Amino acid sequence: MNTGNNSSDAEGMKIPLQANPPVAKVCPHNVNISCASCRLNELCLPIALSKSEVHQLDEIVERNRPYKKGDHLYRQSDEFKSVYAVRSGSFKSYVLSDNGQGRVTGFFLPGEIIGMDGISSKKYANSTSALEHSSICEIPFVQLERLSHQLPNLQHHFFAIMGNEIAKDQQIHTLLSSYTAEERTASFLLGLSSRYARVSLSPTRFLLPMTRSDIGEYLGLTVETMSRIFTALQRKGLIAVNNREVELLDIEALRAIVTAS
Amino acid sequence: MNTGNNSSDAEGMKIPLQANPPVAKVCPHNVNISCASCRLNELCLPIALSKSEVHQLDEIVERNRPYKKGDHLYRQSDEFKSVYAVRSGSFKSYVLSDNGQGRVTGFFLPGEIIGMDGISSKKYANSTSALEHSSICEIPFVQLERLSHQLPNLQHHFFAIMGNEIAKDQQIHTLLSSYTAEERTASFLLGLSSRYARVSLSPTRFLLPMTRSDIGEYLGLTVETMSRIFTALQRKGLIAVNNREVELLDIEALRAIVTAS
DNA sequence: TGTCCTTATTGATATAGATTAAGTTTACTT
DNA sequence: AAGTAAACTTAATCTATATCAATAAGGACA
Repeated sequence: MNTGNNSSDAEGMKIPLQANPPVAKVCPHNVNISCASCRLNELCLPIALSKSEVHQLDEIVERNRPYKKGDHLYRQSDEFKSVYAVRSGSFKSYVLSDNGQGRVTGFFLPGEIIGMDGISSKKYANSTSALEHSSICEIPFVQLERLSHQLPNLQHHFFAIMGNEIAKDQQIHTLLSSYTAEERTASFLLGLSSRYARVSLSPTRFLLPMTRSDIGEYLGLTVETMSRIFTALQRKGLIAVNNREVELLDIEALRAIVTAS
Repeated sequence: MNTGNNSSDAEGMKIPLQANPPVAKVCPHNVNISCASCRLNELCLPIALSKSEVHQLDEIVERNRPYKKGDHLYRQSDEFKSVYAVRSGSFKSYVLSDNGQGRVTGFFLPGEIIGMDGISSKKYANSTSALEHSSICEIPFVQLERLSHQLPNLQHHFFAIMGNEIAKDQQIHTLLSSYTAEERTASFLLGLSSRYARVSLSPTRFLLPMTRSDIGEYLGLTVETMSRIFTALQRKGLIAVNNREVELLDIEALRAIVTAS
């Protein structure tokens, strides 16, 4: 309780109330959906599992109540217990530097897995919080390991998920160590685009769930630079931005910017 | 053939010759050492395995002939087949940007695992080459998976190794996105220091196996800046550098530089 | 509906590190 | 041992992005 000044603490007092009832936003935040019937089962953990295997996975997955904007999944140096799959909404991971200001280390969209940085040290290396009203599947890691041992497909797939995370992190390493502000931004937007495409959302029009400041921290740039680059890309006719709404007008040109470096 | 101007290509022509016979440099590069008797078995894959389990691991490990400086373990977009454990010497991973210049994505010292970035896409995402005369244990991934399925300890440990890689990559993300040149350099030296300590080498005096340029590419800085920072740290009395030889004179002060940010 | 607070934009200026340019030292090669 | 190439250092200058400063526009809440 001492760590927290987040809204979930307040919420903690009315545990059984299922929080905001007016979340009748249809299915996306629905708590009682099984892996088998989840629309993300083609990209989340169930991929490559048979029907009966998915059923076994289902049994260890905990479907918590939805998270409100700013609620924390876990905090830096909390004991590692679970990995999480985003069902709907989005999250950011960040660390706080000693001088107090945060640095965003990742964004997570539906179907993506959160928390693997805690596996080896048994403590989470960052804090992660919801960027908007979101829902999550929690997968206790001990049980995931046990089940992976029984299901070679699951073991194989989880190795692949982790390997993918490693490959992605290395791309970001390259991005941060040698790309200009404009190249980083273009690459970031294209990355979001294909991640939205994966979940059958428009790859050319989407809402940014995070602030300019979040993006800046992630890309190693200041908010002011982010803002300037966004307007510059807009002037060039490559994107249209209106507050959190982004439209990619010329994907090829954006790609050319990234490839140039 | 068009990509290559490295010594391993030349070597490729005399395949069966076992390369340099005068490698009688005693044990470190000795090819015929088992996991059970390897001095790295406390930090490499065998950790946490029982005697008989180590024996099973032994059977799938391929101990290739030593690699000469510049020889490649694999190249970017080669088919992923194995992960590699460094037995002696050191390696660097790098990607080439379209304009031709490389960007180093990692350095690997004895006991560390190379190649996990290829697991998900089935292709290596980078090239990796030896920085000096080095030896390697190759672990065919299909067999590692099969054995992990049989040995829960091994599965657990490999998850941990991958999780550790992810956590490390995120630290570098933070480093690159918000640290100054001096902070990055101090952090890099301290990192090397503790990695050498892990393999029972001096944490305060060591030889850098890589060039200034390699370090610069890794830290997102130019060679010139690297050189300047090294001399600056030396003037301040925090380190002593003589070509590739480094001595850390004031670890606490180096830590203070890193923590400041 | 208005007030407050957070987020975003834009401009002016400062600066860390890149770039350019030599020059020097180290280390291969023959 | 000499000759050449690679690696490293140092200095002068330039530039991309940070910093500082001010304003504007949303969005949450009373």
